[in-house]
Amino acid sequence: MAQASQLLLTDHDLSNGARTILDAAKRLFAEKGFDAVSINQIARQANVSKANVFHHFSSKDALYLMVLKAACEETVGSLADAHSKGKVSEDLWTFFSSQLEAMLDNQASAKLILREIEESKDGREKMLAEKVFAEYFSRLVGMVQEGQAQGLLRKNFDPALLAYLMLGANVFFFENHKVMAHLAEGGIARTPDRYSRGVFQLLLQGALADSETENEGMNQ
Amino acid sequence: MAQASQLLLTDHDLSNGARTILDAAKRLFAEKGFDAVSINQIARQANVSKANVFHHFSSKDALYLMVLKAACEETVGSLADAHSKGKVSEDLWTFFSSQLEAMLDNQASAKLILREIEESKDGREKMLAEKVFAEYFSRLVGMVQEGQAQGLLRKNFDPALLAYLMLGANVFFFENHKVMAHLAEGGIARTPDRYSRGVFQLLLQGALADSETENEGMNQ
DNA sequence: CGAAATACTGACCGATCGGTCAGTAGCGCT
DNA sequence: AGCGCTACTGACCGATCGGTCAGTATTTCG
Repeated sequence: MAQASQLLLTDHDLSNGARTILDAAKRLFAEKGFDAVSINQIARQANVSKANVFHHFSSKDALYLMVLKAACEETVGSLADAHSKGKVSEDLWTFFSSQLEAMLDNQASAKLILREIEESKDGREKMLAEKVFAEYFSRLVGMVQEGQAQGLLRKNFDPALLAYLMLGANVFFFENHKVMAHLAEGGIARTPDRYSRGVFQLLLQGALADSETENEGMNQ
Repeated sequence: MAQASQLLLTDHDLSNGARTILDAAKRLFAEKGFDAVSINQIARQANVSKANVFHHFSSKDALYLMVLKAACEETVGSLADAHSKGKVSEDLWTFFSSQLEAMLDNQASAKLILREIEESKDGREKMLAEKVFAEYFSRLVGMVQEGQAQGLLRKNFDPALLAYLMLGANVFFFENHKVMAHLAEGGIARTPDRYSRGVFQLLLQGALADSETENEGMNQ
């Protein structure tokens, strides 16, 4: 029973001590970013000596890379199922709302990935994070395309656009709901559930009153 | 003609040397964040000595605060007009598309403000950035409300929700279009103009085919 | 048991951090 | 000229950075 369960993912082969360090590093890196966290802080938070951190991880960059890799695997692993259940509209809603839930459940992982994506430098790390992004995005695009093929959704818009908008709505909520909560008077952003429902309905139905259906504004 | 033009905003009273330093700091802080930038780097980029930086600015934090303050004033100043021109639909479109344009024109300021907003710690700095956010947001909410009052837009959704979605769409595009450009196959995110038009139309019209108008998906 | 391997530590390294200070160069004033 | 003021600099400070190393517990295995 030693090495049967995990084939090539998740919590790897690392020892208890290494896990403790990695968890502490994950918390700190997610909260403050790479440069604002020192090895000393990580060691203190994990109740080990600084030298011990370097015993388990060859460098600060290597540690950060492992943290990010774990976060990516955890995140992408959390959306394994969730497709081709029933009607497209239900699939789309399930995927959309559970994605936001997943981000809020694993805030550290989500923050790490998002932070990595919007950095300007591109190393091996960024590729990792982009993979997760691409996974979410292409799934959404596929669902929208299916919805269009089935006649549920209009065919005269780019499916990638709706996917982009849904992904963006979730990411934007995740990153800014703390701030927006005390801006939006009524409180759309108070609970993720109400937000998800509202956004989803608005995206499907549109904001326009029933009268005019075609072009509006945006002339010129 | 010495001190007539600016009453209480923009480029203050600082000397040429100070401006050079502040500009260099703005570039670096926007690109790499507070902790990843050292005073030495700023001094080098501004072609002055490190001590000179401290001659003009009392500390690294004070310099960062001035950079952020300048970015906020510049940003909020760039949206002074742009409302109550003509039809609400046009106002809304103009505001929406020009906001994205403004962010892309002043990438440094936008990055600084967004970075500050999504930080967890809340000091005086965060208040500054939130003010800018709130300004954009409340303007959008006002326009949507007017659209609803005039009967252009449906009345059965929270105006803050549409405003939230529009603001989020722009922010998300700004932060991720570099990454998404090589994900979205067709290329919605290729040019900000095409993106703006597509998003605006989709938000107004909705994604649903003409048949069913009320509730979709999201049951349970 | 003893030996090899692993987990872990305190002390230390050179480099760099934010910040200080004494002093110089230049400009406008009377 | 001499004074005052600001711009600016090189040298320096203590603290902390990422990282190393020699050595000590602790575990594992024959």
